[in-house]
Amino acid sequence: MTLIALIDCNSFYCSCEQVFRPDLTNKPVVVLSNNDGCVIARSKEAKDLGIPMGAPYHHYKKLMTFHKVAVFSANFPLYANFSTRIMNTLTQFSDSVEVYSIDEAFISLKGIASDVISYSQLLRQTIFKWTGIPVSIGIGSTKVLAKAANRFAKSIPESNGVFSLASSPAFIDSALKLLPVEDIWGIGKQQSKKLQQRQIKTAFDFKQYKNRSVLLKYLTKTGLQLHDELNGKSCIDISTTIEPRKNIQSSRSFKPELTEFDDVAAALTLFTTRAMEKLRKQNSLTQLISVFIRTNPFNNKPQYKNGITISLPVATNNTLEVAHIVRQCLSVIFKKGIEIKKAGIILSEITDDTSLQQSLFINTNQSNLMASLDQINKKYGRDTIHPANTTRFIKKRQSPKWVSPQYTTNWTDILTVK
DNA sequence: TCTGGGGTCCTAGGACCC
DNA sequence: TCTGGGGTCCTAGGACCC
Repeated sequence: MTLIALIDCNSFYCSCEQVFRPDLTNKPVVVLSNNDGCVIARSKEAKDLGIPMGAPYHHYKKLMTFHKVAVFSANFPLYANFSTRIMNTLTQFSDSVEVYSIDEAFISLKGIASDVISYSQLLRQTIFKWTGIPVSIGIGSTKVLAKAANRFAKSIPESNGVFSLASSPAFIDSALKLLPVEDIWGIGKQQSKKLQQRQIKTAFDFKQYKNRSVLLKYLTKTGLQLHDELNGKSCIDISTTIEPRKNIQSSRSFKPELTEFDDVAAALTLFTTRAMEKLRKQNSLTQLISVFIRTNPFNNKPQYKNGITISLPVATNNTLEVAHIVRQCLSVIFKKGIEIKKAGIILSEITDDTSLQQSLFINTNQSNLMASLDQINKKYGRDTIHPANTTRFIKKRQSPKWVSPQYTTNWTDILTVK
């Protein structure tokens, strides 16, 4: 039986910040979202203070000040760089690595001759030595079991960061009895409610449940898959190839809200630039463009929410072309006098760009222009060249308050060792 | 005064066709 | 007055994930 390990970085964004701030080791640390709006990562000590995930910063400002919590604005280039280094480390320990998210990966333990727990301990120590990031490792015969094991690796200090659910059936069952059904990977709030109503309260109850037609009816076929995986029957394979995205979205909240058409248009042009860069990076074309705007749902002012989707006659990867369409879309849904809190665009109907190369109608100049643009921005930094009207947005944007230096991705921010 | 951003998959139901 | 049955395709929205 091939075993699967799930490697999950502990409080990832906080841990990245702590690497360069040893004075913050074992201290409460939080990382805030865009506009310093809400908490998106908490160190263990911050969790213990009762600061929930997604908490609005201003609700917890007092508590954090009182407990001297270290606050950071998100520094995604830094986190992405750490992530790459960790994932590279994993490839030295397994032939099949699936990067599941910025801070998680599944690896196959196939062919590991030694005891998988000591092997995982070695992996854990290596990652810490090479990157300074602590990880937890869960082992199981399926992804769902590896995920569950990872929870125990995190919550049981004696496990020393590695926990295996690949042992005797009796041991697995006794562990699953301790796992609330809502903590199963893939069971969210709605589905756990449905399960609780049927007296299915733990992962063990769920595993033992026999009526598959009920599961299909209320939890759809993904529910059945989870059930199989909990029973040790693998349904979700490790996928080592990186599939191109089927949708690419770029959106932001604004602080303060925007009311002028030109400001929103400038922001949307910038989002279009970002999304189209991603699109070209994965060698794709898009043929369906969506634009949306909305007011702040948390205040009592008049609400407005609207979106529009436009299908293009020919798929494209040209920023200028799409930016033009996005602006036209905005003029359809924009309403004078409303305060726009969030806006964004979504690219979909994404296809491979080889079809463009073969097209007789290809505009070679435009395609070269996009390639040059990407090269220059890669070499000299993001937004070195950008559509003129985005400047208006970039200049007006408030910069986050507590962003750490670009320790690993910017020469001027590299630490000096004395 | 202040509440993130970016994905995937699944299903129900409408439109359309023969 | 009676008013089929079955199939496909598409899309919006729900639920989940990090």
